[in-house]
Amino acid sequence: MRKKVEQIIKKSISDQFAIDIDCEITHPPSEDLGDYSTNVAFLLAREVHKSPKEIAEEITANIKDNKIEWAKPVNGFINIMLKKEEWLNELKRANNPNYGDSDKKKNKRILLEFVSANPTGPLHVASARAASFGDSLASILKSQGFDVDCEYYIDDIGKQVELLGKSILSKVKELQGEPAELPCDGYSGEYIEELAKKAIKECPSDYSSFGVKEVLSMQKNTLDRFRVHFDKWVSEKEIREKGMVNKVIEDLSSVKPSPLIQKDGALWFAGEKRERVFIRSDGTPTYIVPDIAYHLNKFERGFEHLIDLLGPDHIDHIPELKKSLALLGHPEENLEVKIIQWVTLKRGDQTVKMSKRSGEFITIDELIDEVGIDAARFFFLMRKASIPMDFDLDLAKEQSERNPVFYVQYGHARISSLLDLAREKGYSTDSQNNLALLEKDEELRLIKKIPEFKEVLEDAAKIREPHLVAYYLLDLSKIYHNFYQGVRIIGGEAELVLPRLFLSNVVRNVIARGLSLLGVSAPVRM
RNA sequence: GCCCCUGUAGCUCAGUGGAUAGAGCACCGGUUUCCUAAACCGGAAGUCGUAAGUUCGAAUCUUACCAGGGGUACCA
Repeated sequence: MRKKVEQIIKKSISDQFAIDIDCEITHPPSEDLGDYSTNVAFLLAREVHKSPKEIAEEITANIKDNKIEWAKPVNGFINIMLKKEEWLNELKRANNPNYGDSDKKKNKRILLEFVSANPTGPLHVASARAASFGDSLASILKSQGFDVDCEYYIDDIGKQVELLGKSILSKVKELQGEPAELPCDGYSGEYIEELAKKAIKECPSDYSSFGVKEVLSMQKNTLDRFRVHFDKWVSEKEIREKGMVNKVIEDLSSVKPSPLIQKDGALWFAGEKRERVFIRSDGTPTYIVPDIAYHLNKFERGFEHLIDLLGPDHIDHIPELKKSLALLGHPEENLEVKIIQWVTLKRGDQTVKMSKRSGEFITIDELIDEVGIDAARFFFLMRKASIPMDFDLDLAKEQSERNPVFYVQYGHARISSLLDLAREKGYSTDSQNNLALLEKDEELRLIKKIPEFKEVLEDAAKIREPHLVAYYLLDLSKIYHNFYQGVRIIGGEAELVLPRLFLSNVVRNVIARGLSLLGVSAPVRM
């Protein structure tokens, strides 16, 4: 519907002023100002040397389109009310489980990388946020016609991995009654003991790769359970073994002028603001070099646009990563980095202390056990990525009206049960009869809210923020509950039973689709 | 010191250059012989951290400052 209004406005402007302009179509602040609103008159003012007020008046006076009920200028804004018939036609189109999906294919292959946690321990809550976010963003982008692959990068080589091996070995010795010392900054926690017990049975030749293999399979199970899907898991070790790291250094050296500098026995990269070590004096590359290699590999595999969801601890590397890729022929705008801020767990007012070293941290599995998958995912997705969030465990598991996830799910369950009852009584739930009789405020508000789902999905895909969907669903549910409370459906006015059931059915589809894009279940009964 | 994030109602947060800044919770009052009350309706609640700047227009962009959090390894 927004697109239709945009076309109408654009056409009207090109007819009157012979100008092609990008116009923004929004919803006016109050319903009685109309369905849609645009600011084009302000934007045109400079071009055509007239006041916005005059322009708005001219446009509204000459606008001609049979979809429009009226168009009015208000202080330079142009407000538009569409004909009810248009809304009803859209409502009919919305009776479709994939309503909201874009039918236009975007010819761009996107690679979305997220979580990519070290394979040295169970995934914890920060990864849960990234996992929820990435998985949902991928679904939203796909719904809008993007070709998206999700990838997980495994840091299966390096000091942390060695440390994992040593930590397991030390635990093995301890369990066998031999003198053992936990390496300093080594890993501890229950999982190390379990891995050690398993190692005793299997006698691996290499404790590090044994540990990585086991931890990775734990992480995969957790992510499966959390309904998070990856198309591919990429091993850093393999990237190194294929010589891709050396290739990066070679290629960067042949850039003129070369950004690489030999200093203090190490090889440094000269960034814009600072220098950073790429090859240590012992000859091993730092984290960032294989990361550059990995990103190049993504481009080589045919992905045109890369999105990385990173934790705030990786911010420091972004400039060098982008700069290196740019020097090697991939413009900075082809890599989009989104920071997913940390999560602080709370129980009411109390902060839950987390420390990886001591092994005291809440894992995704513990989180799922405590609050459930739906509440966990919905809570993470109610916040935009850039804000450090507090996650209140008490509220998330509270089964009450204070908990937003239940509010939306309850809406779905309520409608499902209503539709079941209607079918039992022999009513059709997708009959298009008498839709034009819907005219109460509660009904019209609902009819006009449904097409907004499309707009919300477009916007969420554009700014890469699933929280817009969560907020929309809360809004839609509220409007539905208000409608439900305000009118009697089965047993109400006879000629309105079918249209109200139809409307309810469409709302149910939209809620179910929205929840599925967030990875949250839509229960039929609660 | 430098870098990043945040600052909007009592609390948690929407608002990604537009109109009188919104919602949930909490608080106060009301609604059920009736399809799910996990619901609905009404009320009260604001120096958008501060100050300048850009703009026809700023919570939104720029700069400086204040406050809170995080980072600042030849770890990842």
